[in-house]
Amino acid sequence: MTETAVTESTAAAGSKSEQAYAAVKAWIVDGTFTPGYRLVLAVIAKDLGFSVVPVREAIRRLEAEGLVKFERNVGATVAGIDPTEYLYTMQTLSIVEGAATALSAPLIGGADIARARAVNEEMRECLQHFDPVRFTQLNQDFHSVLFEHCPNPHILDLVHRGWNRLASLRSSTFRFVPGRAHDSVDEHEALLRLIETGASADNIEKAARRHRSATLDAYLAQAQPLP
Amino acid sequence: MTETAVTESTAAAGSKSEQAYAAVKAWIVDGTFTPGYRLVLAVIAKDLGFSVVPVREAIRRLEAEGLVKFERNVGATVAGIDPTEYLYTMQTLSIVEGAATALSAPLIGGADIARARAVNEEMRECLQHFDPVRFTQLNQDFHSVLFEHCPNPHILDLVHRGWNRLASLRSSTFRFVPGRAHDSVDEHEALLRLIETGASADNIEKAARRHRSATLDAYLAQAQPLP
DNA sequence: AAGTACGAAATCGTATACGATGACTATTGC
DNA sequence: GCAATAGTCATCGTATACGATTTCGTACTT
Repeated sequence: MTETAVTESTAAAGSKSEQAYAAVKAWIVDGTFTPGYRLVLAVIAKDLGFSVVPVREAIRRLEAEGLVKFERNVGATVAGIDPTEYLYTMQTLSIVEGAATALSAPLIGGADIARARAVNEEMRECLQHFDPVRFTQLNQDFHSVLFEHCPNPHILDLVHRGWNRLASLRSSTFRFVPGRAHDSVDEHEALLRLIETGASADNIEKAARRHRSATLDAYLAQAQPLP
Repeated sequence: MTETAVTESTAAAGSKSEQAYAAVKAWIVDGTFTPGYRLVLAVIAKDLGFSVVPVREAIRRLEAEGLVKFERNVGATVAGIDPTEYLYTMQTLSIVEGAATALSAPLIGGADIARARAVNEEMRECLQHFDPVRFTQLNQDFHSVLFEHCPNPHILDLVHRGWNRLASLRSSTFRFVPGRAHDSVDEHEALLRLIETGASADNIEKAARRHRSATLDAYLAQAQPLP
């Protein structure tokens, strides 16, 4: 799994507007365009070899997803995340990830567990030789394994949307709260145990929620300003 | 509160593309355009007095919200809800409404409770002289009262999105499962009691979830095909 | 020197035009 | 009579063009 935007259900890369959407989204999510970057329609259109109309459509779609801030007659910029927005997003993610995990749990087999555990162990290694970027990527991989059997695509979409929204805070776990990453790995293992042992959906959901909430709480506890 | 689309956070009715978005959305939500209705860009553009470009942008946004089905080089139609889609939407709503209720509960005051209770009593009257349309509207009003203090606008948006998505199934409660509406009113009262008495967030969330799930379950139990 | 007014440049917003694609229909061959 | 095919029509997709709005720099005034 490469470091690209999480694929949504809406595939169909045929039209130029869709290509532009995918391209700009990828640039935002992978960090090529950082928050505050000005997205001038004409420039992007020229870069992509398209005209402005499909590019504009793409940007507006990204605005609806919260990845872009659009001001009438002024222009578009890559959206940042202020503390309030961060709180909203994390809270929402906590809820939808909890639900996604609980719904997926009964469908997760032994092979999936093994795969997730392998990813998690690699995350533990990343803690040794301090590799935040890879850690973050593996973290997403871990949860992707859990969610890939999620029977409700709407909920899965909401999870992906949240992840993309947080993409501008790459390796935030490390940057904001030093000890948090270690706890995170342990929580992953605990979550796998719950799923393995066939714990109740309610317990699994609560554990998954807490896993996300804990990161938010750790941030709120030290009230460190976000970049 | 009139029977219009639930207002989203994205106001700004300035540009024609936004006007077109609001107009078509309203037509879909209030039932002027029923599922399957063909949305020909040129026709809508002419009706609104705009050109096709802003209309196209509006339609694409509605597609992203699931209200419109768009086929490349073919055209757009108002999206229907098949049983699978219904299940996904109701399941997701159950989760986000549960969360929204739990988050809102501590902020709901006595005046809000009284207002909600009045609405609920009026719903009960609607059951007497069989007024499904008004019943559905009041049902939305009831939940709007509960949610108006929701501290997380993202979650509130998801709730509104779900409601709009279900708009094509006007008065579905009556149509699908006769007894369901009575239960619904009772569940509302029970929910108000829980909030009044300061029940735990977990209990309130569970009750709110069940309230939505029950409608889904009732439908699934009789497996009546959706229109 | 600071503030204001004016004008130019940048950028967006949308109308129009035309090419591309798929759907529909009539015709032809069997 | 039916099926395949060609041609026409409807509709979308996007390029281009131009008007509208905002921003920024500059000159002027007090």
